[in-house]
Amino acid sequence: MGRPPCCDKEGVKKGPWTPEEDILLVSYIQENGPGNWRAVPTNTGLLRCSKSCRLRWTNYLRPGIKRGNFTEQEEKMIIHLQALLGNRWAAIASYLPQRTDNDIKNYWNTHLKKKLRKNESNSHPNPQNQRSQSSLSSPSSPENRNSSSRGQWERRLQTDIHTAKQALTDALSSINQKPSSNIHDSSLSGSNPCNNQTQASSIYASSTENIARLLQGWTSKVPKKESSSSISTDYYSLGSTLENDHANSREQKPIFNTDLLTENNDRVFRSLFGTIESTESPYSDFSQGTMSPEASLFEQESKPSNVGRGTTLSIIEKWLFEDCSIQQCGSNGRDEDLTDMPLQEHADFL
DNA sequence: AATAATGACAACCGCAGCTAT
DNA sequence: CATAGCTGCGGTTGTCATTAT
Repeated sequence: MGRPPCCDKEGVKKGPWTPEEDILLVSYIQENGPGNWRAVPTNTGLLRCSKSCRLRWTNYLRPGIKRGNFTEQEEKMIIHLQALLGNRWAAIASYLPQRTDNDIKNYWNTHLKKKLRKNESNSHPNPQNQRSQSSLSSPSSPENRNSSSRGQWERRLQTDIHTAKQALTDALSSINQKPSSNIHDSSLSGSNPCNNQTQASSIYASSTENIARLLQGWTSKVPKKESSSSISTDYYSLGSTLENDHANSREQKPIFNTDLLTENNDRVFRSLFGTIESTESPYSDFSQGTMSPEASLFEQESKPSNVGRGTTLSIIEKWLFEDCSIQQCGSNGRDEDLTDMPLQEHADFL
């Protein structure tokens, strides 16, 4: 026998989440921590399946998510990681800690794919350069492997990997140089990071974004080491300094601006948490420097894949630098022969 | 002004691997 | 060990907003 069934298919609600549902979910996770999704619909009264709850949390409500406005650096990383890893969006997302796999996937499908195709067609107007199509889908896909000889494919893969590593090196060094670059700037700034694109987004969208901000307020409550000038607005920081810094580097002020809430949300919030005064949030204890177990749970879970945390970036950096040094000392200069550099073309136009 | 086409993104579906029973 | 549910992932669809006609 297996486990009991996850959720009834009957009476399960579908479609967009309402602010009320978001708040129910958030408040439940705040109390119980993420995980055990099977129990969530039952315990919250949400008429959603566990899968939907998990998805809503990981793609939208989870703290530390940055939305919209992909930076050039992020674009480059996505392009090269896609070339390196194929359509493994979760793996790619693990290198962009503020982005969800869904977000990256959408961005790839709606922006980057077109951009690359356009670029390809500009630089290779003749129809025999059909490889651009296949390289856009996945360089490691079986059909690509079949379409060229094994030797050619392996050579290209080597090249692609090398180029991707180079791009990652560039990206990482640039991140290290500019720790407060625009990758980090929007989450707590109070401005809508999606403003350019979604100026006309619905009240609902902005409310849920506010919920995410609220969560950020709940979970970013670590005592300030110094009344720091630098507002590190990032939930995570990239690079090797993350482990030491990220607990101290976050803006502390809890965001409980009830003006941001719709009247409806406000009502639900008040029913859930009582009256919210501007100077005193129901979670004001957090801001006094004591992180609740739930908050640390958020911290641990907020990026589910452990691949994506700073430690891994350090590993990657190590990997990159080791590889670079090998190539520098190295011997055969094998790359010189590899003139077929599709990835470089992709990077150049950015 | 009305309608169609397109874009952007949230959410769903189905599959595969893992794991509890 | 076998079975069936849980979870995560990638592909796809649905919906709403914007732009073009």
